[in-house]
Amino acid sequence: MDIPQPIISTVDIVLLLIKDERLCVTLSKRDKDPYENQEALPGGYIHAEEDRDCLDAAVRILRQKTGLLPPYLEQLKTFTGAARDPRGWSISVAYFALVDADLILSSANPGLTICPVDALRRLPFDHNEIIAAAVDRIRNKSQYSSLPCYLAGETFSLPRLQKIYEACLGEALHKVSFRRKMDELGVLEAVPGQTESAGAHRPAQMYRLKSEFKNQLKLLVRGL
Amino acid sequence: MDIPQPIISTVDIVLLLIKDERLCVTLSKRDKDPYENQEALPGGYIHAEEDRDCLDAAVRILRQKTGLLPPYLEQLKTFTGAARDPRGWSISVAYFALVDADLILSSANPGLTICPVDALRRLPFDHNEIIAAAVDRIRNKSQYSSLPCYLAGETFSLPRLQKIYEACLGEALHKVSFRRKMDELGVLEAVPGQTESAGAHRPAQMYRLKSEFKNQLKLLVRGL
DNA sequence: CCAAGTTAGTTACAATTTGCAACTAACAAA
DNA sequence: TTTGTTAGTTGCAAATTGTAACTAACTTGG
Repeated sequence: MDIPQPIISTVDIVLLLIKDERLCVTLSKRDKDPYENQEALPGGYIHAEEDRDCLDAAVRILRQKTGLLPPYLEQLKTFTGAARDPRGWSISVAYFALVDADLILSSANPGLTICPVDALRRLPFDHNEIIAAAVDRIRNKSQYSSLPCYLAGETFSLPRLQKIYEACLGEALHKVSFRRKMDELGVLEAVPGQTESAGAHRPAQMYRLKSEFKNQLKLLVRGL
Repeated sequence: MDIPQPIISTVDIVLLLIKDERLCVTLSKRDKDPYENQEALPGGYIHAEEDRDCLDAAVRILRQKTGLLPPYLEQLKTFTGAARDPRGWSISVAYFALVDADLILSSANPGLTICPVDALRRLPFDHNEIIAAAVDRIRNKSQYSSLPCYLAGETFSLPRLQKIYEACLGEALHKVSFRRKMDELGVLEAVPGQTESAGAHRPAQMYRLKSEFKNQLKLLVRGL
């Protein structure tokens, strides 16, 4: 009675970045059958012979489609069902990745598009829903963690980081509170001597993630 | 080149409850091949013909194995890979469910065991890891949400609810802070006239979830 | 070289939230 | 009616947060 059925198993990736102070998602032109040539989340089949697990598959697909390994990558949520893919009952394990925009723009990828998450048209499959889940996640985690730092480059000024947080949260933040919170999170360190001159005003001190947080998220949640 | 491979697709459920003021997980005796007769998370194959999606499968499996539909059920995380199941490369979409202990104990299920999450022996597959993810999640959400209310019954006193929160969090809470937080969350309402006499002392007021939160989690996260 | 304009960053303080101790309330049992 | 026990409240100190007003450091234009 309990016989496994063939189910399409894929991985999709929501690669977020900041462009023009807006939260954007990376779309890739589909090169195969369903929805060929349409823009969709970068994704692909799980290769049971090749991938040790889904994270492996996500890394492989990211490298294939974008040519980079983002500094932050975690599982987002799994989307399943008979209705989401015209090929039949499918499972898509969605991943959530953050990257500095400069990395992706510099490694000029032809098939890639960067689109603001609040200006998306209707995408194939349930990809709008997947992106919505990713936006939800970054909104939530931006409230109490240093996650958005992975959207900045190696070094960045606090005013720029604040703009990134504001893009993630979709609301303006108060300067003093923001800086206090960053200080208290304790994940940043000033880069000695390095400043950023961005116009006719005082230059900003540059910061970077402390090395122990380079590949790890520090969650600081307040007690009950 | 990109050919889908047959991958075993299953759903596993972490059904949590409070017994003797401890956070416990529901285990089910396996009736089939790998690890037959061993205790493991209740789970089963996804039935592509029958289940519309994984949540559907989770509900079906819950009904089959426990005979109930918990008041809280959400996707937890997906566990994948070649190493986790002796049958081969597998995907398990894990679900996270909460239930009042009285419900499960009263509907006396033969094949079920209730085991404290901090007293588990080595389980089949990667089920220890899945349970750890569930405990992480309830720990996290217990800090800022009313999630543990789903572990209480229809009505409950605040002292009992506090004990439930403490079991979830693994630490003692201060009475006044706890009650203030519950008040501020605004998800509870006193049941008029109803009190609980639990010994030679003042009886406690009974509360219940406001009806608008019966099947929904209210997340209250503090701003940056 | 100095004044004006602009953004970076700090300080000071009020408002709010939290942790904690000490209280009162309501029951059972002796 | 006194005692013990837990329920629930009150009041205040400590910590955190929001906000305005400040100083700092630069560029540009006279």
